Amino acid sequence: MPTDVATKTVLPVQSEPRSKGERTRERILDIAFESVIRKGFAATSIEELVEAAGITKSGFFYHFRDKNDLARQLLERHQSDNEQFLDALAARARELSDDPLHSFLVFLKLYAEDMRDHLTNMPGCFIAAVTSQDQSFDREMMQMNAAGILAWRARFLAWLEDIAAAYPPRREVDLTAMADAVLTLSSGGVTFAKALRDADCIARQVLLFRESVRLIFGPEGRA
Amino acid sequence: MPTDVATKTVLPVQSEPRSKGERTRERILDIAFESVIRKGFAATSIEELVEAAGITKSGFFYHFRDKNDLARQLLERHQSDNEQFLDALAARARELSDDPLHSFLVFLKLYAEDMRDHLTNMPGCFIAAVTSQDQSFDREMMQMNAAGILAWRARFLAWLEDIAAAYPPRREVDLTAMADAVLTLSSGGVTFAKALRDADCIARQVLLFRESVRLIFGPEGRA
DNA sequence: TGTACATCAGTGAACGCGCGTTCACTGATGTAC
DNA sequence: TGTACATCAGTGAACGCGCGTTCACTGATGTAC
Repeated sequence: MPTDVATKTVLPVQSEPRSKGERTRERILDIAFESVIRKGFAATSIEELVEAAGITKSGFFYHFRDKNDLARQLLERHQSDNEQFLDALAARARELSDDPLHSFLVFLKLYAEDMRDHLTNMPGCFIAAVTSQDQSFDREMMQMNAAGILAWRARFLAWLEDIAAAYPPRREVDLTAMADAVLTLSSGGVTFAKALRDADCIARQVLLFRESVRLIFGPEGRA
Repeated sequence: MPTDVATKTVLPVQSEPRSKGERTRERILDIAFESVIRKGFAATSIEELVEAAGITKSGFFYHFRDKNDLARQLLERHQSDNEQFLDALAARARELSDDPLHSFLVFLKLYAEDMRDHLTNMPGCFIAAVTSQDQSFDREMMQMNAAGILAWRARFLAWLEDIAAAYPPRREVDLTAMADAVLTLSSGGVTFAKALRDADCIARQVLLFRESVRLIFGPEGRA
Protein backbone atom coordinates (compact mmCIF):
# COMPACT_ATOMS: atom_id res chain seq x y z
CA MET A 1 0.00 0.00 0.00
CA PRO A 2 2.34 2.76 -1.08
CA THR A 3 -0.46 5.34 -0.96
CA ASP A 4 -0.94 5.20 2.78
CA VAL A 5 1.76 7.69 3.55
CA ALA A 6 0.72 10.04 0.80
CA THR A 7 -2.87 9.78 1.92
CA LYS A 8 -2.12 10.97 5.39
CA THR A 9 -0.21 13.99 4.24
CA VAL A 10 -3.35 15.51 2.80
CA LEU A 11 -4.34 16.54 6.28
CA PRO A 12 -1.19 17.99 7.80
CA VAL A 13 -0.65 16.32 11.15
CA GLN A 14 -0.52 19.54 13.14
CA SER A 15 -1.00 18.31 16.68
CA GLU A 16 0.12 21.62 18.17
CA PRO A 17 -1.94 22.55 21.22
CA ARG A 18 -3.73 25.40 19.48
CA SER A 19 -5.71 27.97 21.43
CA LYS A 20 -9.46 27.82 21.69
CA GLY A 21 -9.92 30.70 19.27
CA GLU A 22 -7.61 29.11 16.78
CA ARG A 23 -9.61 25.89 16.92
CA THR A 24 -12.88 27.74 16.37
CA ARG A 25 -11.39 29.64 13.43
CA GLU A 26 -10.19 26.40 11.86
CA ARG A 27 -13.56 24.81 12.42
CA ILE A 28 -15.27 27.69 10.61
CA LEU A 29 -12.78 27.36 7.77
CA ASP A 30 -13.45 23.62 7.53
CA ILE A 31 -17.20 24.11 7.34
CA ALA A 32 -16.89 27.01 4.91
CA PHE A 33 -14.52 25.13 2.64
CA GLU A 34 -16.90 22.25 2.31
CA SER A 35 -19.83 24.54 1.65
CA VAL A 36 -18.01 26.68 -0.91
CA ILE A 37 -17.18 23.56 -2.86
CA ARG A 38 -20.74 22.32 -2.66
CA LYS A 39 -22.57 25.54 -3.41
CA GLY A 40 -20.11 28.23 -4.29
CA PHE A 41 -18.99 31.19 -2.24
CA ALA A 42 -21.88 33.55 -2.91
CA ALA A 43 -24.40 30.87 -1.97
CA THR A 44 -22.61 30.18 1.30
CA SER A 45 -24.07 32.39 4.02
CA ILE A 46 -22.34 33.37 7.23
CA GLU A 47 -25.53 32.46 9.05
CA GLU A 48 -25.37 28.82 8.08
CA LEU A 49 -21.66 28.64 8.87
CA VAL A 50 -22.02 29.91 12.40
CA GLU A 51 -25.01 27.68 13.00
CA ALA A 52 -22.99 24.66 11.96
CA ALA A 53 -20.02 25.86 14.01
CA GLY A 54 -22.20 26.43 17.07
CA ILE A 55 -21.40 30.10 17.61
CA THR A 56 -23.19 33.37 16.91
CA LYS A 57 -22.72 35.63 13.91
CA SER A 58 -20.78 38.14 15.98
CA GLY A 59 -18.43 35.33 16.87
CA PHE A 60 -17.70 34.97 13.19
CA PHE A 61 -16.75 38.62 12.90
CA TYR A 62 -14.36 38.22 15.78
CA HIS A 63 -12.33 35.86 13.59
CA PHE A 64 -12.89 37.40 10.16
CA ARG A 65 -12.95 41.05 9.22
CA ASP A 66 -15.65 40.46 6.63
CA LYS A 67 -16.80 37.83 4.16
CA ASN A 68 -13.97 38.58 1.77
CA ASP A 69 -11.52 37.95 4.57
CA LEU A 70 -13.04 34.49 4.92
CA ALA A 71 -12.40 33.88 1.23
CA ARG A 72 -8.82 35.07 1.59
CA GLN A 73 -8.09 32.84 4.56
CA LEU A 74 -9.78 29.93 2.85
CA LEU A 75 -7.62 30.30 -0.22
CA GLU A 76 -4.47 30.83 1.85
CA ARG A 77 -4.99 27.69 3.86
CA HIS A 78 -5.95 25.67 0.82
CA GLN A 79 -2.84 26.72 -1.02
CA SER A 80 -0.47 25.88 1.79
CA ASP A 81 -2.20 22.53 2.36
CA ASN A 82 -1.80 21.83 -1.30
CA GLU A 83 1.82 22.73 -1.37
CA GLN A 84 2.49 20.36 1.51
CA PHE A 85 0.51 17.67 -0.22
CA LEU A 86 2.47 18.01 -3.46
CA ASP A 87 5.77 18.17 -1.62
CA ALA A 88 5.03 14.97 0.24
CA LEU A 89 3.88 13.14 -2.88
CA ALA A 90 6.80 14.33 -4.95
CA ALA A 91 9.26 13.43 -2.22
CA ARG A 92 7.82 9.95 -2.01
CA ALA A 93 7.99 9.54 -5.76
CA ARG A 94 11.57 10.76 -5.99
CA GLU A 95 12.53 8.51 -3.14
CA LEU A 96 11.59 5.49 -5.21
CA SER A 97 13.68 6.44 -8.21
CA ASP A 98 16.37 8.89 -9.20
CA ASP A 99 15.22 8.90 -12.77
CA PRO A 100 13.03 11.97 -13.37
CA LEU A 101 10.69 10.23 -15.81
CA HIS A 102 10.22 7.21 -13.65
CA SER A 103 9.60 9.21 -10.52
CA PHE A 104 7.17 11.44 -12.39
CA LEU A 105 5.21 8.40 -13.49
CA VAL A 106 5.17 7.17 -9.91
CA PHE A 107 4.05 10.58 -8.78
CA LEU A 108 1.13 10.55 -11.22
CA LYS A 109 0.14 7.12 -10.03
CA LEU A 110 0.15 8.20 -6.40
CA TYR A 111 -1.70 11.36 -7.34
CA ALA A 112 -4.37 9.44 -9.23
CA GLU A 113 -4.88 7.05 -6.36
CA ASP A 114 -5.17 9.88 -3.94
CA MET A 115 -7.75 11.59 -6.11
CA ARG A 116 -9.87 8.50 -6.03
CA ASP A 117 -10.20 8.75 -2.27
CA HIS A 118 -10.44 12.47 -1.51
CA LEU A 119 -12.96 14.09 -3.74
CA THR A 120 -13.42 17.03 -1.43
CA ASN A 121 -9.95 17.89 -0.34
CA MET A 122 -8.71 18.31 -3.87
CA PRO A 123 -6.52 20.81 -5.61
CA GLY A 124 -8.68 21.60 -8.61
CA CYS A 125 -12.02 21.90 -6.95
CA PHE A 126 -11.41 24.94 -4.85
CA ILE A 127 -9.63 26.72 -7.64
CA ALA A 128 -12.59 25.99 -9.88
CA ALA A 129 -14.98 27.25 -7.24
CA VAL A 130 -13.01 30.44 -6.76
CA THR A 131 -12.35 31.09 -10.42
CA SER A 132 -15.92 30.49 -11.46
CA GLN A 133 -16.87 33.41 -9.28
CA ASP A 134 -14.01 35.65 -10.29
CA GLN A 135 -15.74 38.97 -10.29
CA SER A 136 -17.22 38.55 -6.84
CA PHE A 137 -13.80 38.76 -5.24
CA ASP A 138 -11.32 41.58 -4.98
CA ARG A 139 -8.14 41.81 -6.97
CA GLU A 140 -5.99 40.46 -4.16
CA MET A 141 -7.88 37.16 -4.21
CA MET A 142 -7.50 36.75 -7.92
CA GLN A 143 -3.80 37.49 -7.73
CA MET A 144 -3.35 34.93 -4.96
CA ASN A 145 -5.18 32.40 -7.04
CA ALA A 146 -3.14 33.11 -10.15
CA ALA A 147 0.09 32.98 -8.13
CA GLY A 148 -0.85 29.58 -6.76
CA ILE A 149 -1.51 28.24 -10.21
CA LEU A 150 1.75 29.61 -11.54
CA ALA A 151 3.53 27.85 -8.68
CA TRP A 152 2.03 24.55 -9.83
CA ARG A 153 3.13 25.28 -13.35
CA ALA A 154 6.69 26.15 -12.32
CA ARG A 155 7.01 23.06 -10.18
CA PHE A 156 5.95 20.67 -12.91
CA LEU A 157 7.67 22.52 -15.70
CA ALA A 158 11.01 22.14 -13.94
CA TRP A 159 10.37 18.44 -13.48
CA LEU A 160 9.37 18.01 -17.12
CA GLU A 161 12.46 19.85 -18.29
CA ASP A 162 14.57 17.40 -16.35
CA ILE A 163 12.72 14.59 -18.02
CA ALA A 164 13.05 16.11 -21.47
CA ALA A 165 16.77 16.52 -20.94
CA ALA A 166 17.15 12.85 -20.09
CA TYR A 167 14.60 11.58 -22.61
CA PRO A 168 14.45 13.99 -25.54
CA PRO A 169 11.04 13.50 -27.15
CA ARG A 170 11.03 12.91 -30.88
CA ARG A 171 8.33 15.44 -31.66
CA GLU A 172 8.36 18.94 -30.37
CA VAL A 173 6.20 19.02 -27.26
CA ASP A 174 4.59 21.87 -25.34
CA LEU A 175 6.11 21.33 -21.91
CA THR A 176 4.21 24.20 -20.36
CA ALA A 177 0.94 22.69 -21.48
CA MET A 178 2.03 19.39 -20.00
CA ALA A 179 2.90 21.10 -16.74
CA ASP A 180 -0.52 22.75 -16.69
CA ALA A 181 -2.24 19.51 -17.57
CA VAL A 182 -2.08 18.03 -14.07
CA LEU A 183 -4.04 20.90 -12.57
CA THR A 184 -6.30 21.28 -15.59
CA LEU A 185 -7.24 17.63 -15.43
CA SER A 186 -7.85 17.83 -11.71
CA SER A 187 -10.00 20.89 -12.02
CA GLY A 188 -11.98 19.68 -15.02
CA GLY A 189 -12.09 16.22 -13.53
CA VAL A 190 -13.71 17.44 -10.34
CA THR A 191 -16.34 19.27 -12.32
CA PHE A 192 -16.96 16.12 -14.27
CA ALA A 193 -16.94 13.88 -11.23
CA LYS A 194 -19.34 16.09 -9.33
CA ALA A 195 -21.75 16.39 -12.23
CA LEU A 196 -21.75 12.65 -12.80
CA ARG A 197 -21.44 11.69 -9.13
CA ASP A 198 -18.56 9.44 -10.04
CA ALA A 199 -15.39 10.11 -8.14
CA ASP A 200 -13.35 7.86 -10.38
CA CYS A 201 -13.36 10.27 -13.31
CA ILE A 202 -10.43 12.33 -12.10
CA ALA A 203 -8.20 9.38 -11.41
CA ARG A 204 -8.90 8.00 -14.86
CA GLN A 205 -8.04 11.32 -16.47
CA VAL A 206 -4.78 11.47 -14.55
CA LEU A 207 -3.91 7.92 -15.51
CA LEU A 208 -4.69 8.68 -19.15
CA PHE A 209 -2.38 11.64 -18.96
CA ARG A 210 0.22 9.41 -17.35
CA GLU A 211 -0.06 7.10 -20.31
CA SER A 212 0.65 9.91 -22.74
CA VAL A 213 3.58 11.10 -20.67
CA ARG A 214 4.94 7.60 -21.00
CA LEU A 215 4.33 7.63 -24.73
CA ILE A 216 5.83 11.04 -25.30
CA PHE A 217 9.03 10.41 -23.37
CA GLY A 218 9.14 6.64 -23.40
CA PRO A 219 10.88 4.55 -26.02
CA GLU A 220 7.83 4.64 -28.31
CA GLY A 221 7.90 8.41 -28.44
CA ARG A 222 11.59 8.77 -29.08
CA ALA A 223 13.55 8.40 -32.26
CA MET B 1 -9.00 29.62 -43.23
CA PRO B 2 -10.78 26.37 -42.58
CA THR B 3 -12.06 27.57 -39.20
CA ASP B 4 -14.30 30.27 -40.61
CA VAL B 5 -17.22 27.99 -41.16
CA ALA B 6 -16.90 26.32 -37.78
CA THR B 7 -16.54 29.68 -36.12
CA LYS B 8 -19.84 30.94 -37.40
CA THR B 9 -21.75 27.92 -36.28
CA VAL B 10 -21.12 28.77 -32.65
CA LEU B 11 -23.90 31.30 -32.87
CA PRO B 12 -26.71 29.54 -34.68
CA VAL B 13 -27.81 31.76 -37.53
CA GLN B 14 -31.44 31.80 -36.52
CA SER B 15 -32.76 34.75 -38.51
CA GLU B 16 -36.39 33.80 -37.90
CA PRO B 17 -38.55 36.88 -37.36
CA ARG B 18 -39.03 36.25 -33.66
CA SER B 19 -41.65 38.09 -31.68
CA LYS B 20 -40.80 41.04 -29.46
CA GLY B 21 -41.17 38.96 -26.31
CA GLU B 22 -38.96 36.25 -27.70
CA ARG B 23 -36.24 38.79 -28.45
CA THR B 24 -36.42 40.23 -24.94
CA ARG B 25 -36.23 36.76 -23.42
CA GLU B 26 -33.16 35.92 -25.48
CA ARG B 27 -31.56 39.21 -24.55
CA ILE B 28 -32.04 38.42 -20.88
CA LEU B 29 -30.56 34.98 -21.42
CA ASP B 30 -27.55 36.48 -23.19
CA ILE B 31 -26.86 38.91 -20.38
CA ALA B 32 -27.45 36.28 -17.72
CA PHE B 33 -25.21 33.76 -19.40
CA GLU B 34 -22.33 36.17 -19.50
CA SER B 35 -22.85 37.17 -15.89
CA VAL B 36 -23.15 33.60 -14.61
CA ILE B 37 -19.84 32.77 -16.22
CA ARG B 38 -18.21 35.85 -14.75
CA LYS B 39 -19.61 35.71 -11.24
CA GLY B 40 -21.58 32.53 -10.78
CA PHE B 41 -25.32 32.07 -10.59
CA ALA B 42 -25.89 33.00 -6.96
CA ALA B 43 -23.96 36.24 -7.39
CA THR B 44 -26.00 37.18 -10.44
CA SER B 45 -29.00 39.24 -9.34
CA ILE B 46 -32.21 39.67 -11.28
CA GLU B 47 -31.97 43.37 -10.59
CA GLU B 48 -28.75 43.80 -12.51
CA LEU B 49 -30.03 41.66 -15.37
CA VAL B 50 -33.16 43.71 -15.93
CA GLU B 51 -31.23 46.93 -15.64
CA ALA B 52 -28.85 45.77 -18.35
CA ALA B 53 -31.78 44.53 -20.44
CA GLY B 54 -33.64 47.79 -20.04
CA ILE B 55 -36.82 46.41 -18.52
CA THR B 56 -38.28 46.24 -15.01
CA LYS B 57 -38.09 43.37 -12.59
CA SER B 58 -41.69 42.45 -13.22
CA GLY B 59 -40.85 42.18 -16.88
CA PHE B 60 -38.37 39.50 -15.95
CA PHE B 61 -41.04 37.49 -14.17
CA TYR B 62 -43.22 37.66 -17.23
CA HIS B 63 -40.58 35.58 -19.05
CA PHE B 64 -39.32 33.39 -16.20
CA ARG B 65 -41.35 31.72 -13.49
CA ASP B 66 -38.56 32.24 -10.96
CA LYS B 67 -34.80 32.37 -10.76
CA ASN B 68 -34.47 28.61 -11.05
CA ASP B 69 -36.43 28.78 -14.28
CA LEU B 70 -33.79 31.16 -15.59
CA ALA B 71 -31.11 28.61 -14.73
CA ARG B 72 -33.06 25.88 -16.48
CA GLN B 73 -33.57 27.89 -19.67
CA LEU B 74 -29.93 28.96 -19.59
CA LEU B 75 -28.75 25.38 -19.41
CA GLU B 76 -31.23 24.23 -22.04
CA ARG B 77 -30.13 26.83 -24.53
CA HIS B 78 -26.48 26.26 -23.80
CA GLN B 79 -26.80 22.55 -24.34
CA SER B 80 -28.60 22.84 -27.66
CA ASP B 81 -26.13 25.49 -28.86
CA ASN B 82 -23.34 23.16 -27.91
CA GLU B 83 -24.81 20.22 -29.69
CA GLN B 84 -25.15 22.26 -32.86
CA PHE B 85 -21.61 23.47 -32.46
CA LEU B 86 -20.22 19.96 -32.08
CA ASP B 87 -22.33 18.65 -34.95
CA ALA B 88 -21.06 21.34 -37.26
CA LEU B 89 -17.44 20.83 -36.27
CA ALA B 90 -17.65 17.04 -36.50
CA ALA B 91 -19.39 17.25 -39.87
CA ARG B 92 -16.66 19.50 -41.18
CA ALA B 93 -13.97 17.19 -39.88
CA ARG B 94 -15.58 14.08 -41.34
CA GLU B 95 -16.03 15.84 -44.63
CA LEU B 96 -12.28 16.20 -44.95
CA SER B 97 -11.55 12.54 -44.39
CA ASP B 98 -13.33 9.21 -44.20
CA ASP B 99 -10.74 7.83 -41.85
CA PRO B 100 -12.00 8.08 -38.24
CA LEU B 101 -8.61 8.81 -36.73
CA HIS B 102 -7.71 11.42 -39.27
CA SER B 103 -11.04 13.16 -39.01
CA PHE B 104 -10.84 13.09 -35.21
CA LEU B 105 -7.46 14.78 -35.35
CA VAL B 106 -8.88 17.39 -37.69
CA PHE B 107 -11.80 17.84 -35.34
CA LEU B 108 -9.49 18.45 -32.39
CA LYS B 109 -7.54 20.96 -34.40
CA LEU B 110 -10.68 22.85 -35.36
CA TYR B 111 -11.89 22.63 -31.78
CA ALA B 112 -8.63 23.99 -30.40
CA GLU B 113 -8.65 26.86 -32.83
CA ASP B 114 -12.20 27.69 -31.96
CA MET B 115 -11.39 27.69 -28.25
CA ARG B 116 -8.70 30.24 -28.85
CA ASP B 117 -11.24 32.72 -30.13
CA HIS B 118 -14.35 32.20 -28.00
CA LEU B 119 -13.46 32.13 -24.37
CA THR B 120 -16.97 32.99 -23.32
CA ASN B 121 -19.15 30.86 -25.50
CA MET B 122 -17.45 27.67 -24.46
CA PRO B 123 -18.65 24.22 -23.56
CA GLY B 124 -16.76 23.68 -20.35
CA CYS B 125 -17.25 27.04 -18.76
CA PHE B 126 -20.94 26.93 -18.22
CA ILE B 127 -20.84 23.35 -17.02
CA ALA B 128 -18.15 24.35 -14.56
CA ALA B 129 -20.21 27.32 -13.40
CA VAL B 130 -23.29 25.18 -12.94
CA THR B 131 -21.54 22.26 -11.33
CA SER B 132 -19.57 24.37 -8.92
CA GLN B 133 -22.88 25.48 -7.46
CA ASP B 134 -24.52 22.11 -7.49
CA GLN B 135 -26.50 22.31 -4.32
CA SER B 136 -28.08 25.65 -5.16
CA PHE B 137 -30.10 24.08 -7.95
CA ASP B 138 -32.89 21.58 -7.92
CA ARG B 139 -32.55 17.99 -8.95
CA GLU B 140 -33.91 18.59 -12.44
CA MET B 141 -31.05 20.96 -13.24
CA MET B 142 -28.44 18.52 -12.09
CA GLN B 143 -29.97 15.73 -14.11
CA MET B 144 -30.04 17.92 -17.21
CA ASN B 145 -26.42 18.76 -16.66
CA ALA B 146 -25.41 15.14 -16.17
CA ALA B 147 -27.40 14.10 -19.23
CA GLY B 148 -25.62 16.69 -21.34
CA ILE B 149 -22.25 15.45 -20.20
CA LEU B 150 -23.16 11.84 -20.88
CA ALA B 151 -24.20 12.88 -24.38
CA TRP B 152 -20.71 14.29 -24.93
CA ARG B 153 -19.20 11.10 -23.64
CA ALA B 154 -21.36 8.89 -25.86
CA ARG B 155 -20.61 10.94 -28.93
CA PHE B 156 -16.86 10.76 -28.51
CA LEU B 157 -16.80 7.22 -27.25
CA ALA B 158 -18.48 6.03 -30.44
CA TRP B 159 -15.96 7.91 -32.50
CA LEU B 160 -13.05 6.52 -30.51
CA GLU B 161 -14.36 2.99 -30.84
CA ASP B 162 -14.39 3.45 -34.60
CA ILE B 163 -10.81 4.61 -34.39
CA ALA B 164 -9.75 1.76 -32.12
CA ALA B 165 -11.31 -0.71 -34.53
CA ALA B 166 -9.29 0.67 -37.41
CA TYR B 167 -6.12 1.35 -35.43
CA PRO B 168 -5.94 -1.10 -32.53
CA PRO B 169 -3.70 0.50 -29.91
CA ARG B 170 -0.88 -1.61 -28.59
CA ARG B 171 -1.53 -0.94 -24.95
CA GLU B 172 -4.90 -1.23 -23.38
CA VAL B 173 -6.43 2.21 -23.33
CA ASP B 174 -9.33 3.68 -21.36
CA LEU B 175 -11.54 4.88 -24.21
CA THR B 176 -14.17 6.31 -21.88
CA ALA B 177 -11.54 8.44 -20.21
CA MET B 178 -10.37 9.59 -23.62
CA ALA B 179 -13.94 10.46 -24.56
CA ASP B 180 -14.33 12.45 -21.36
CA ALA B 181 -11.00 14.15 -21.85
CA VAL B 182 -12.25 16.65 -24.42
CA LEU B 183 -14.80 18.11 -22.05
CA THR B 184 -12.58 17.75 -19.00
CA LEU B 185 -9.82 19.68 -20.71
CA SER B 186 -12.22 22.35 -21.85
CA SER B 187 -13.71 22.76 -18.44
CA GLY B 188 -10.42 22.71 -16.58
CA GLY B 189 -8.87 24.80 -19.30
CA VAL B 190 -11.42 27.55 -18.92
CA THR B 191 -10.81 27.65 -15.19
CA PHE B 192 -7.13 27.87 -15.86
CA ALA B 193 -7.49 30.44 -18.61
CA LYS B 194 -9.73 32.66 -16.53
CA ALA B 195 -7.47 32.52 -13.50
CA LEU B 196 -4.41 33.33 -15.55
CA ARG B 197 -6.17 35.68 -17.97
CA ASP B 198 -4.65 33.74 -20.82
CA ALA B 199 -7.15 32.41 -23.33
CA ASP B 200 -4.56 30.26 -25.04
CA CYS B 201 -4.41 27.69 -22.24
CA ILE B 202 -7.39 25.69 -23.40
CA ALA B 203 -6.25 25.42 -26.99
CA ARG B 204 -2.87 24.23 -25.84
CA GLN B 205 -4.40 21.58 -23.64
CA VAL B 206 -6.56 20.36 -26.50
CA LEU B 207 -3.57 20.26 -28.84
CA LEU B 208 -1.59 18.33 -26.25
CA PHE B 209 -4.40 15.84 -26.00
CA ARG B 210 -4.47 15.66 -29.78
CA GLU B 211 -0.82 14.76 -29.70
CA SER B 212 -1.45 11.88 -27.36
CA VAL B 213 -4.37 10.64 -29.43
CA ARG B 214 -1.96 10.57 -32.32
CA LEU B 215 0.60 8.69 -30.27
CA ILE B 216 -1.86 6.19 -28.87
CA PHE B 217 -3.44 5.28 -32.19
CA GLY B 218 -0.73 6.36 -34.56
CA PRO B 219 2.06 4.10 -35.86
CA GLU B 220 4.20 4.85 -32.78
CA GLY B 221 1.54 3.52 -30.44
CA ARG B 222 0.81 0.36 -32.35
CA ALA B 223 2.67 -2.90 -32.45
C1' DT C 1 -1.57 33.57 47.53
C1' DG C 2 -4.49 37.37 46.47
C1' DT C 3 -5.79 41.34 43.86
C1' DA C 4 -5.92 44.45 39.54
C1' DC C 5 -5.89 44.72 35.10
C1' DA C 6 -5.68 43.06 30.16
C1' DT C 7 -6.68 40.19 26.64
C1' DC C 8 -9.41 36.48 24.52
C1' DA C 9 -13.36 34.66 22.64
C1' DG C 10 -17.07 35.49 22.21
C1' DT C 11 -22.88 37.22 23.03
C1' DG C 12 -27.32 39.76 21.84
C1' DA C 13 -29.77 43.07 19.74
C1' DA C 14 -30.30 45.99 16.13
C1' DC C 15 -29.30 48.10 11.45
C1' DG C 16 -30.44 48.90 6.72
C1' DC C 17 -30.08 47.26 2.25
C1' DG C 18 -31.02 44.38 -1.57
C1' DC C 19 -32.94 40.38 -2.95
C1' DG C 20 -36.58 37.34 -5.08
C1' DT C 21 -41.38 37.44 -5.60
C1' DT C 22 -46.35 39.04 -6.01
C1' DC C 23 -50.20 41.56 -7.61
C1' DA C 24 -53.21 44.76 -9.67
C1' DC C 25 -53.06 47.20 -13.53
C1' DT C 26 -51.99 48.95 -18.69
C1' DG C 27 -50.99 50.26 -23.40
C1' DA C 28 -49.98 48.09 -27.79
C1' DT C 29 -50.88 44.59 -31.01
C1' DG C 30 -53.75 40.76 -33.00
C1' DT C 31 -58.17 38.46 -34.19
C1' DA C 32 -63.44 37.79 -35.05
C1' DC C 33 -67.44 39.39 -36.86
C1' DT D 1 -63.95 49.49 -42.23
C1' DG D 2 -65.21 49.75 -37.52
C1' DT D 3 -65.99 47.87 -33.06
C1' DA D 4 -65.35 44.27 -29.20
C1' DC D 5 -62.62 41.43 -27.13
C1' DA D 6 -58.26 38.76 -26.16
C1' DT D 7 -53.61 38.20 -25.77
C1' DC D 8 -48.89 40.02 -25.39
C1' DA D 9 -45.38 42.28 -23.12
C1' DG D 10 -44.76 44.44 -20.03
C1' DT D 11 -45.10 48.62 -15.56
C1' DG D 12 -45.05 50.29 -10.59
C1' DA D 13 -45.46 49.75 -6.01
C1' DA D 14 -45.13 46.98 -2.28
C1' DC D 15 -43.85 42.71 0.46
C1' DG D 16 -41.11 40.34 3.80
C1' DC D 17 -37.10 37.84 4.52
C1' DG D 18 -32.32 37.05 5.07
C1' DC D 19 -28.12 38.82 4.42
C1' DG D 20 -23.61 41.08 5.88
C1' DT D 21 -22.18 44.19 9.27
C1' DT D 22 -21.84 47.01 13.68
C1' DC D 23 -21.67 48.00 18.44
C1' DA D 24 -21.89 47.90 23.29
C1' DC D 25 -21.23 44.62 26.41
C1' DT D 26 -19.41 40.11 29.08
C1' DG D 27 -17.59 36.02 31.32
C1' DA D 28 -13.45 33.23 31.24
C1' DT D 29 -8.61 32.93 31.07
C1' DG D 30 -3.82 34.88 31.44
C1' DT D 31 -0.31 38.02 33.42
C1' DA D 32 2.08 41.43 36.84
C1' DC D 33 3.08 42.62 41.20
